[in-house]
Amino acid sequence: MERAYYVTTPIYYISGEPHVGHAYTTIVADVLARTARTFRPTFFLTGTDEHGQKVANAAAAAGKTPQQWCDELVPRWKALFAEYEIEYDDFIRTTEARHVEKVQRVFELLREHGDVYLGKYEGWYCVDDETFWLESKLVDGRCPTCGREVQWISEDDWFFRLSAYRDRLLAHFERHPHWVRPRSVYNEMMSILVEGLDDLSISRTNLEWGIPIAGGGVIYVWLDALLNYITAIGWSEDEARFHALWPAQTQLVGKEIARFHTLIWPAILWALGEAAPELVFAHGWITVDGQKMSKSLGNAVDPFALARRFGPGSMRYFLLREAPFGGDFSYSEEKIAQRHNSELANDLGNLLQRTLSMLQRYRDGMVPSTPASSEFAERFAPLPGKVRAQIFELRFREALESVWELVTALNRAVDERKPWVLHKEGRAGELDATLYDLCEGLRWLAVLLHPVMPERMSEMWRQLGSPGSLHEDWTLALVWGKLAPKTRTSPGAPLFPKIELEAQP
RNA sequence: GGCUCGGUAGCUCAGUGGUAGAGCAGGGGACUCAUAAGCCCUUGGUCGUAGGUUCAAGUCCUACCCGAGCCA
Repeated sequence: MERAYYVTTPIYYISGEPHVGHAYTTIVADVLARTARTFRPTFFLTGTDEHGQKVANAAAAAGKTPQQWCDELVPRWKALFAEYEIEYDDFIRTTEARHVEKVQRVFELLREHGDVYLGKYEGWYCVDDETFWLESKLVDGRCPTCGREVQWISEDDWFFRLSAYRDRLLAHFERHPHWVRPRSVYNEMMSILVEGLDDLSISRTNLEWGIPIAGGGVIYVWLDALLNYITAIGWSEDEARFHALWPAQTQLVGKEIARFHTLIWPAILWALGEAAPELVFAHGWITVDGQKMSKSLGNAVDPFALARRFGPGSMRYFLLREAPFGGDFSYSEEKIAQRHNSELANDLGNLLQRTLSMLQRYRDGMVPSTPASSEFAERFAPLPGKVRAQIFELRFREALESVWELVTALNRAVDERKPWVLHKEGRAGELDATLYDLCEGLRWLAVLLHPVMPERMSEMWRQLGSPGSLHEDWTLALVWGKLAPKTRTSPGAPLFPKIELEAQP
């Protein structure tokens, strides 16, 4: 089987309703997957993390069994992803048999190989974060991360010999200085490695909501969750398929879980005889006035309402365009509206509108014959390759800025060549060449921006007369002059109607 | 306490030791195909502070201040 581009999001912990942060990571993965699909086999995995004490507690508080609770919430995630035009190839739930049985197999293998041992765990545990803490880390006796009460746990648990992998991890980090990005996260993980690693408790004795271990207890929810990336793609079951996909090219995570994915995860994989992922990218948080968006702070925004208000395409564009990918960035409705109005409505939407309007007026809505030459052909020949490279480097802001060079050039060409003058003066050849270039440029834009705004670019494609396939390999599709003459265009409603924000009271 | 990453125009950010940049916002202009959109011109910065290295520092070094974070 041909090696595929395999991209994952974290599986989302369903202790409540999804928020816009969940959509963010998944949109990024979707853009990568949609871009990859145009030229190679691709697999995009997301899903839900359903075990653990926090879920059990939330379910109990709602008077439901944990399984009922999860079954009722999973459709909310799927609805969110549908709302944001996300097309995943698979959605894994950690309660599914295909996951559970493989996690149990993992544990057996670890035991056979001597990578786990039975020990006594005593210490503090934050249920909310599903994380163990040392006494010295607690702040006023509470969880240093979320500020909630921690509970004292004393039980006989299985431990994974994480410390035994410290040297190999260090060597891996030194040999692959770009495998964890951004750099700041790489540095933080390096400093943890330099100081040393403790073994990791990977079972819980006094908890029932989890994957059972022969002899009692359940698998620690974090080990359970990490394994989804391989249980979903046929590990230990379909070697050909598994090795076509693993190791993953890109694993997206929030920066708060970088440690699990860059220290524990590779060690587990090595213990199983598998390779570490090629890239773990830890992105920042969406903030509101500099504070992390979270339910406990009461500043979480309903992502369904945002999609309805601004449109999923504009939201996807905004999330990728507003800040360099990796860092935190501050969100506000004003900023979304400003990007939408200035870049999508004024620059792009209006360019389509004015072009199709002139084509309708001067050429009966039909694309003129291909000009002998175009100033754009040579100038933008490198653009598709540049944009694709920027996307796979996860530099989405730069990729969109690169695309906007074409948007700007086309708008400028309208003003410079003045089609209305060419028409009035009967300079038909020049008018044809100008209108052709504008249509061809718009065709390029629809292709380049389709991964970012699938539905809106499909509509643009329809208005342009659907000139070929929107999913073709860019190296074939984006050849200047490929647009067929006499393509009949179908002007429609504005792609991005302006959004007026009512004055704040 | 140790460490990491930032601090550049009103805002968001680019900037390989060699004359400080872009986009947006602000100001002005010409045009009319268009969602009063687009295009052209333009105001605006002691590059966190203080030293140092260098012919030359936003860029390298040291200390400190501020912000964010990781670890103890």
